[in-house]
Amino acid sequence: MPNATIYDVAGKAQVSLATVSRVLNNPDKVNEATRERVLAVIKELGYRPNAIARGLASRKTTTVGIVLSDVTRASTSQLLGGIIDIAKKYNYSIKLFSINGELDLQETIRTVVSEQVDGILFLDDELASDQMEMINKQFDDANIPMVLTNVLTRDKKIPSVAVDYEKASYEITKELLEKGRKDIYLLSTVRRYSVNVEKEAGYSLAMKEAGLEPRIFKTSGDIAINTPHFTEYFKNNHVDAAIGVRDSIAVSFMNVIEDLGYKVPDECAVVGFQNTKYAKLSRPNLTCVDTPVYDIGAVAMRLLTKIMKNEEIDNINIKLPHTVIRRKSA
Amino acid sequence: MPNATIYDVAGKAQVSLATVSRVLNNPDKVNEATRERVLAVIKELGYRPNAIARGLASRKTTTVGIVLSDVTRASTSQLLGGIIDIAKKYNYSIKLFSINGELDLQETIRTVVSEQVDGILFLDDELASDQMEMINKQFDDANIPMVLTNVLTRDKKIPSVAVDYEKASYEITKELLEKGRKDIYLLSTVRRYSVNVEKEAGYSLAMKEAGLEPRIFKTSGDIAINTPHFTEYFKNNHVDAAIGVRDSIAVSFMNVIEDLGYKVPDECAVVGFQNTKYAKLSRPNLTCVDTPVYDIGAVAMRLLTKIMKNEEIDNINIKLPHTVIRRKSA
DNA sequence: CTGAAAGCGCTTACAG
DNA sequence: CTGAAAGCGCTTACAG
Repeated sequence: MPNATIYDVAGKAQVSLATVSRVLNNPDKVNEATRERVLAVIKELGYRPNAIARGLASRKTTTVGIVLSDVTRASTSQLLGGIIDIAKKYNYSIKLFSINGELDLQETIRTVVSEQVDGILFLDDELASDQMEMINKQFDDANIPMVLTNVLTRDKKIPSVAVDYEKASYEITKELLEKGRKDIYLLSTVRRYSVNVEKEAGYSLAMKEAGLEPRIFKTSGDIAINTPHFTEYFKNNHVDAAIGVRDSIAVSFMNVIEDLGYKVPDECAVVGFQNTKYAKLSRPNLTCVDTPVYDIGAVAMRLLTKIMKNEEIDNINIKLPHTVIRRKSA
Repeated sequence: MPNATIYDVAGKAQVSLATVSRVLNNPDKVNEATRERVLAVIKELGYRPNAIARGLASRKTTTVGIVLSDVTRASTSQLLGGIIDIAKKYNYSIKLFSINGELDLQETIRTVVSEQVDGILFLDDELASDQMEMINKQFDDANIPMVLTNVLTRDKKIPSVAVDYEKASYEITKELLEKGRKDIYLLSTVRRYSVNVEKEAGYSLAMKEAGLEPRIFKTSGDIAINTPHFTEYFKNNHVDAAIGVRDSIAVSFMNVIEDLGYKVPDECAVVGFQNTKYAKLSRPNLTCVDTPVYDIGAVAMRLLTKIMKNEEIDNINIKLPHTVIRRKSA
């Protein structure tokens, strides 16, 4: 019998529906014999509570909303991997919401609220600080907790999980400087991702400390666009090291620079960020900052479960450690 | 005022809640003056119907369930990209369900049913035919339509969207044969993905037609595992062409074979599948079969909306065209 | 065109 | 420990 309801169970087990509900939600509040009788019927009928009805009655949907802008980015799918695994462990369902540009922001926020999720993992890192504040206020008004997942803001009152990208970027730049590199470029994105803004800050700081002018080259993540862009610029401008804000950008640059006659790493060192397959498959293998993106998703989801359950939390702004993977390109 | 309900709107607009509901769901059934008055109040209060309550009352959640096994695979995120865009266009929400191995299969299916989704996009392509049939039966019993998305089965009664991987694989093998290659390997996966089973079939057919023994080398998608695996085998076995069932496997193989002293493409041609960034970033650039994975997701979602709305459908088993992208590796 | 009422399948005080 | 009843916020025949 598909779709047995709580009435079917109650009838067959000779108890009221309140008791069936208790067996499911507060089993210790019901007498053991009754409980086992009910449990037997539940199993026999293959009963599963209707999640929607439960959500309406209890005002808890055990569902978290994931707000993102581009699911095809390598970092997004890694984040989702971590989120999904932990959500499953804690029996939360996952609902996906995508923002298509700024005009769609308000509409999406309102949709998320109307869908009655218990909590939100916010992964869209293309928003300005004032927009983030407004979003936070709206979810706060609707009483829905939110965790920024691999998204950086100044506002430390919003729970967040990320890597200290500024520090990571500072350190890797420093390392290149110490090896005597001077014409060091940061290859960043035209689109303003908050994670990349942090990388720009760390890089710039290290360069300035060394008395050098920061050189941030902004381009697209699309290879068909950044390849000619790199070629045009670097055929006339010297470079002896470059840091890509993403592995794929670093590899794309490395291919261009080799075609321009540079020897990597001797004449030009190249490093990336994230330690994706792009880094492992490139020739030469890419040295990069390994950022634990899967873990960021997992930890963020775990943090959100604690907040939703009103558990004690010592630190709402978690920074996960990064490491440098040294390969052949630097 | 956050969280206004339909009662608030009805009260303020001086109508019954039935009328408010109609304004939202059957606007033409209500008098224009009334409708505009209600609409004004809705806007003023920022009212949005509670999706859960609506779902319970109407027995339609306007939510589709996506069942997958590994969100971090490049093909999965591309599929999701297409799904998300079309779902948004048709105002469907998306719920994600992941299957962690066969033991978890039944549990996940039951969860999906209890969550009351209106339709299912099934992306897990690691299941055997009999398992697929059982799953289809269960969703059928629960009256939930399902579309197989980049998943292949023999059962043509289940709606599906994919590429004709067998044909694609047959053609690319044929092309290599015509160029005089003989020691052609298919680099496949140990894990039994249905899309790869098809590629194996097409490759084998072409080889047999040419009077050659098919050589299917099964390995892991993990570079750290397949690299030593390739090295060990191919240092003693000649190869003059290889087809990777994924771009990343093809690139990994290409790196190994070059380290073993082969010249690509002259001494060994290499081709891949999907036309991901891996193909575009590799040295030499990877020739590959471009499979429109994003489109598969989009078309599958569109097909599902038609089924959910009981629209007329001429073909429930859609095959999207593939193309060969010729680059430097073959 | 509009409203009163029942109902969707649960949970949760409240009594006992 | 258990049950009767109200209620979650909507939709949907049914009348009128």
